[in-house]
Amino acid sequence: MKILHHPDREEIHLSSVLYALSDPLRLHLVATLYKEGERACGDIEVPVVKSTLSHHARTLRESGVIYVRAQGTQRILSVRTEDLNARFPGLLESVLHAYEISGDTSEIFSCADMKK
Amino acid sequence: MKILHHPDREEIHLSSVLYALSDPLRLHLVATLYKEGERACGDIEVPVVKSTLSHHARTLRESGVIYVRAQGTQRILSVRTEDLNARFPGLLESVLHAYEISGDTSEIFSCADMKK
DNA sequence: TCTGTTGTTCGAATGTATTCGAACAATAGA
DNA sequence: TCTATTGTTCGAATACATTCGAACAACAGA
Repeated sequence: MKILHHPDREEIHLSSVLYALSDPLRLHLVATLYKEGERACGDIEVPVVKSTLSHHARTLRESGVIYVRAQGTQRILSVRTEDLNARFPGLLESVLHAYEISGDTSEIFSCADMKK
Repeated sequence: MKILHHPDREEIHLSSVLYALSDPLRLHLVATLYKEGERACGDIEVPVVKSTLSHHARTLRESGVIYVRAQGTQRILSVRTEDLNARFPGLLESVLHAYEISGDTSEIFSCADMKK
């Protein structure tokens, strides 16, 4: 099993975190993990194929937002809540709260922005 | 003078705001405006030419992060603090606080990530 | 009206993101 | 060992971002 790189707490950069969270699908992913706890990739309902989901999970992992561990053939994803709160106090909470009240929580499942 | 479009408060989207703030130069810009109040483009020290600055200001304006008004030949930029706080309570403050304590505040002036 | 200042827009060059399907790898379980 | 499950990596297609310089537009002030 190949080792998955996770940045150390001090190596987590604000710009990278904001960028990682700026994609609606990734934000949905993080909100789901935050609310419902750790999850395997396959157990999260997203409107993309698995290779795309894997790509987004990688972006989130490399930015320091999520932790990924192997369990059999599965990859268990979880939010690095403690690390993020230590590095950027209040940030995660305010972003996810903003997400909940924003009304954009179903955005990724809509057809409004489909290709013409 | 051409009118500059600003999204209404309700039209401000979290993903767009996070994306706008995920660029180190734009984040520096917003932090400066937030700390020191409104500013003309030319009065902000940034390591890019004016056309690039104009592009970033546009990105911030269209995402709803800043307000731009004309004053003579100048464009006065300011953070839409009230609108952002109303739409996403605590978000702006936690992002800018995170920025201040992150140690990345001089990132955009460094040569570490110059082209090889 | 002429000139300098301040920004915007355009075009081009370069780089990066997003998405998919196909091929691959690792593991669990029969 | 064989097979099905789960996810990663690769290659290709497409789209978008970033940056610069040049040309342009709007305005202030002489």
